[in-house]
Amino acid sequence: MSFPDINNESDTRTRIFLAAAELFSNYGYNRVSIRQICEKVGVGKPTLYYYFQDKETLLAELLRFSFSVSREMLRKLLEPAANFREQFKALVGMRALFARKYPHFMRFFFGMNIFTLPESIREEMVEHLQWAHRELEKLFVAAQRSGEINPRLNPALLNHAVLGAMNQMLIWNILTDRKQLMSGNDGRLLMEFWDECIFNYPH
Amino acid sequence: MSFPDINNESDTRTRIFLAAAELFSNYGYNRVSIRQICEKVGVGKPTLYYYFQDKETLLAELLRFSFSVSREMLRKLLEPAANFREQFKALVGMRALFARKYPHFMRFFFGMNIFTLPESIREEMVEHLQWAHRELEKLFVAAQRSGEINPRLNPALLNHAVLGAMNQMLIWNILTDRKQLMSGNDGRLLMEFWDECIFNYPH
Amino acid sequence: MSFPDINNESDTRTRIFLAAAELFSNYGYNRVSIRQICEKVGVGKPTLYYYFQDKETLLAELLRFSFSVSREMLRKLLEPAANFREQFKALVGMRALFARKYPHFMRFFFGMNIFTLPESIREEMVEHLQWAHRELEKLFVAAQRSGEINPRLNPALLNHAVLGAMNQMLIWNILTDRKQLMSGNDGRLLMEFWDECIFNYPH
Amino acid sequence: MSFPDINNESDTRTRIFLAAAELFSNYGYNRVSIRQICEKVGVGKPTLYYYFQDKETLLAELLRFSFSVSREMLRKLLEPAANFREQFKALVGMRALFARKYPHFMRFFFGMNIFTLPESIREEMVEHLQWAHRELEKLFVAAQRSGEINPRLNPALLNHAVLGAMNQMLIWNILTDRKQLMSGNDGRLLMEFWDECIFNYPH
DNA sequence: AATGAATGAGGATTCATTCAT
DNA sequence: AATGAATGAATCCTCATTCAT
Repeated sequence: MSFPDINNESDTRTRIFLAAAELFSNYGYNRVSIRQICEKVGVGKPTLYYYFQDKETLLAELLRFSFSVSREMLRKLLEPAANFREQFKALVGMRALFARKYPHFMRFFFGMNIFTLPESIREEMVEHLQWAHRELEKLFVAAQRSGEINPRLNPALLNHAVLGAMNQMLIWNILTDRKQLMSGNDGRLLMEFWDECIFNYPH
Repeated sequence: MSFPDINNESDTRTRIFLAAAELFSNYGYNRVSIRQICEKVGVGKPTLYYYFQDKETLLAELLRFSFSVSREMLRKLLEPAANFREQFKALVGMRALFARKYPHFMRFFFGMNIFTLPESIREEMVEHLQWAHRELEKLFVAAQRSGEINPRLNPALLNHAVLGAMNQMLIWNILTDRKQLMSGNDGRLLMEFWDECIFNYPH
Repeated sequence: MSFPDINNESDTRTRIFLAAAELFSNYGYNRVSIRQICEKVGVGKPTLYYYFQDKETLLAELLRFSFSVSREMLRKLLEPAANFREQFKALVGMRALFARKYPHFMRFFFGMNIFTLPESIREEMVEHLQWAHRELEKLFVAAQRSGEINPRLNPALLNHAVLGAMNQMLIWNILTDRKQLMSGNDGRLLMEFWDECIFNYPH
Repeated sequence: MSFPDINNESDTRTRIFLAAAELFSNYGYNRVSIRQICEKVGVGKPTLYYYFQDKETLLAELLRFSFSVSREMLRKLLEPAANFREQFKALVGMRALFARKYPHFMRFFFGMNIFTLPESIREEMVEHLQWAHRELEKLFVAAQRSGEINPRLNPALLNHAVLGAMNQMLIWNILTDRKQLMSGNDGRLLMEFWDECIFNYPH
């Protein structure tokens, strides 16, 4: 499987891919029918089946694409850096970037009911999340060792809190129908918050 | 509509209610069929329709029940108290309590794909969440005024972070198949974390 | 079976009877559900079943009631009379009277798809119609013998034409949403028409 | 929408069309289920839905087909002609022809409970009938002007009487289970009747 | 690479009807 | 005389999927 060039709209496979992403993100996997996707793309159902084994495979590839993108982005940001705070800022910013660049996938992710996913896909997702969790934790531990952030904080919890706060904001913005899932100001506020909480700590 | 006495298992209506909650939480609203619910309860489909107008109404009442419970719990904890830290601790504990007392509803909530809910139900849910958000924010602002927590933190973000961290933990525990959605230890770690971050701040 | 006193509205049985007549006439037998009837009357379904064996019986009694009324009316008008034209006029008027007095039953009759009626009921209906046809024919034959109407007309066709014209008018009025199924003027026009056609004939 | 070639029995769409016509005419729209139609044709339910949006659309197309046929027949007969009596005869004959050529549709029409039809379809039907009524009336008026038929007759009533007599005969024949809905002899009798009533009038 | 036609299984919902009370 | 609760069978319709072309 090769990830489609998401901008090559002339490719039928990609058009199906994108249409599915948008529909799934708006109505949820189960509420979207093959027919709807095909109508949106303007092809017959057998055409979809020519490119994707079945509906579940389509979903799986969609998720895998999201993972691969987010993994790629993360990998770069996780490389050892001199200034942890800048690295942290970049990490926070990355989420915002992703939300801005692939809003459908972002909504898609949050809209996705992870507990109802087919087992195999779910496992893949959990694996991806655990990998990200582990990598982030390593980063935090290093920063605590070097004294850049409060060393008394439990790293796992730090992880949850940082990601959780971001996700909560995103959900909130989606729910209250903000146009931008995460604006520049949102990112700044977030950074200020963690500056107070974990960077600027009493020794 | 009156909320069913959730413990009166002899009542057919309640049995349908509970079965639906469990099934929805495990497989998601769309993946659960009326037939499945009825089979679980051991009644015919028309019986379900005798008690609930349709599938959507059943879902709506389920959600409303959850809201009412969580609202009731929150209301008590939001009453003015002398010691903010204890109040905060209780709030954190409440979530754990809810998760322990109504695990199905907790999973149900997290499993629920809010973006695919029928508009009317979604509105109700958003309203409930916004109310909780507002009330919590008031509490934080008061605590900042009295100097109990770091006054430099943005209250809205504080809200997102506190809730987000908890939710992230819960999701993590669900995903990694922890038996307890939020154990006593989890609560303790959480409290320690916020003690460091917002209570024990440099003046 | 005794025909209900159609004006005694305090009697539950009658109320069901009338409600059914109205609903059947508006929506057709098959499109009306027992529930609808009961809701209109304000009783539970078992109550309906207390009075009527089943839906088909209810329909049968409704039709039988209509037959009995129309038979009663006809019988009086068919009695030997001195002036045939007056008798004919009265017959025409009777249809108008019936339409005015029991509009629901009139609509009910025309709305009734006779070919889809249960066999037994249909037979009863056909029998009634054939009896009326025979009786009318006798009347026409007598009038032809006495020279009151054109003796060259085929009596059976005379029958069809007289009834057909009236029915066609009624259907037309129903279709074009006239308030009165057959107004006084309609009756007058009808009479003028037959005066020209069958009474005032060239010897 | 294009009307199916009603004789091309190899076409699935047409086979569904014809089966529906026959079933509807025998049992009425509401009493016929999609399943029955499909079983008669020997296809699965989705096949029917592939060709017809839903049950109501199927009915609508059936009615539209009938209208189009009857309209086509009428149009030819309404063209200005030298001899009105021959034209009238042809009109009467047309009904008989229709009844002979499309017996199912004839029964279908009479069996159809017009008051219970979906609003949109009913409107279409009323429109068609009103058009026919208007056109016929024009014809009668012209014949009265030229003195071919009794000018003292009310044209609208003439219309009702002519159509009504025919319909009444048809219904009678259907009810009494005549094999032929309108035999050659029936037509002849009808013509003789109107000869006496409207053509051969006292000046 | 794409399609028109077809399918079996299952979806939610409503029906007429009947108990026990 | 009336009802609340329950039912089996049927309703229309949509689903994901596949064949032959």
